[in-house]
Amino acid sequence: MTESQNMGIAERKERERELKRSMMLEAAEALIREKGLEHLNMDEVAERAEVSKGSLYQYFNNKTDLVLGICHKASIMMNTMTAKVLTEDKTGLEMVYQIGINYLKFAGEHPEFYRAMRFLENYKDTDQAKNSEYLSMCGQNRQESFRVMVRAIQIGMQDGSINSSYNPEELALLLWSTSHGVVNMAYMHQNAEHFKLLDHLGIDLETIFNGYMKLIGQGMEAKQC
Amino acid sequence: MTESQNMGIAERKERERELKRSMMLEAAEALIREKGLEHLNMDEVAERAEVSKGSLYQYFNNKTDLVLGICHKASIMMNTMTAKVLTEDKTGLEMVYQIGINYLKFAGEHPEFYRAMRFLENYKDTDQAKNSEYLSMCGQNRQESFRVMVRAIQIGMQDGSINSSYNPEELALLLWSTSHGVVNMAYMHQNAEHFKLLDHLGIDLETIFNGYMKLIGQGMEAKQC
DNA sequence: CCATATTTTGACTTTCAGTCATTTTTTGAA
DNA sequence: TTCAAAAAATGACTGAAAGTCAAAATATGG
Repeated sequence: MTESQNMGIAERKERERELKRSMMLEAAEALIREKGLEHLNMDEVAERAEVSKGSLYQYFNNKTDLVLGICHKASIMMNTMTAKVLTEDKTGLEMVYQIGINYLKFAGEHPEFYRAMRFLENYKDTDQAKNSEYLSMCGQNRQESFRVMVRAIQIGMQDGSINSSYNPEELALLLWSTSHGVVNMAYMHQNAEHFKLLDHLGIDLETIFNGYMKLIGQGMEAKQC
Repeated sequence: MTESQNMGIAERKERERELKRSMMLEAAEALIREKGLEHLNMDEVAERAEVSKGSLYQYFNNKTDLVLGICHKASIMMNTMTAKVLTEDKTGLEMVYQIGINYLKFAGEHPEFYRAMRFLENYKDTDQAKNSEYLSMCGQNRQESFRVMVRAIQIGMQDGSINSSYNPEELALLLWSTSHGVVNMAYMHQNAEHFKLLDHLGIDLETIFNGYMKLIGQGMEAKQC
């Protein structure tokens, strides 16, 4: 057998491995969608993915790692969406707005991914998550999206749509955290009957987000006074 | 035995019951502080509280209910703090700021309570939480704090410190969610090594929050242009 | 076709939430 | 003080679900 044949097999195996991993993740995603993350259980994932439990554990360190695998997928999707905004013909401020709206829509359309991403926040470092490759990859992706946000702000400062008296990174951090807060609230209002602050106000997601952008937008805008 | 004696005993029993309940909660809080919520386990809570596991379950429906008990304590503390702000000699805008800072400090000083409160967000209604009295009491308290926020905004609109073109409730909702986002980010930066967006920026909590208030404050202020 | 390496399997172990029959303590009347 | 009934406390037990591992099945390469 030649070396190239060897390589071919190795590559095919790697492909097959990735495919199987991906099937397992999809099984878990479906179960989260159907029953909620809190009822996810490894036996069911195995059954749904049509593999044995043992196989599952050959592809993921543990349950947390599996969920982190979903986070990772989600973070890639988010990254792709976010990066694309930079290429659009928009002012920096509009880009910032678009990034936020995308995030909001993402959470609305893929609650299972959003849920998995939030799960990540609930684990201290000292945990099982520690040995997860996914964790660090998620971190990198988050970092990358954050840099895009910083970039959008810098563009805005150049084109005059954003007040350049701010430190771009600090501003990005604030936009990041406030928009996460808003999206989270929107998600909770949709998905958790308890936790509603305003039952009566028929809150539609985009309206809320527009309110948010209006509020925060004035603080960001270059002053015209 | 007279009826008043009967009442006395009933009252004493109730007091004792509350005391024991409170001891159990404190045991759980200590364990959360020491090992993190994710490692909380009922056998250890029982041991720490010097009662049997069975007793624990006589006071709390289940583990979730126990954590909700901590949430409830936390929500009372928050409520008290928040309500007090309204009595201070401040403009509405300053009150809003103070409420936010209080929340930030609360999360920093009582991570175990903050952690428990966030836990609450991670459970869908369909869960064990459903039969918990604590859940609805937490909801009421949250609602109450929210009303205080609305009130502060209304005061601000009266005294001219807050732009009265907003709907007070909508504005309160936005302040609520954005400040939660900021506090959460601050908490994560402090307590989770992963999840840092800005390692290099030596972020101090108050600075961040001041940045937030500056940003959002401009959108809230009555226009002077 | 066989020997070796890789992958899959599911029965087993462990951990922990939650239960419940039994024991202990408290109550209130005789 | 005594005793029966009620209330509370106990911890051994059950069940569910995470995680393991020796054995079986499959793939590889000579």
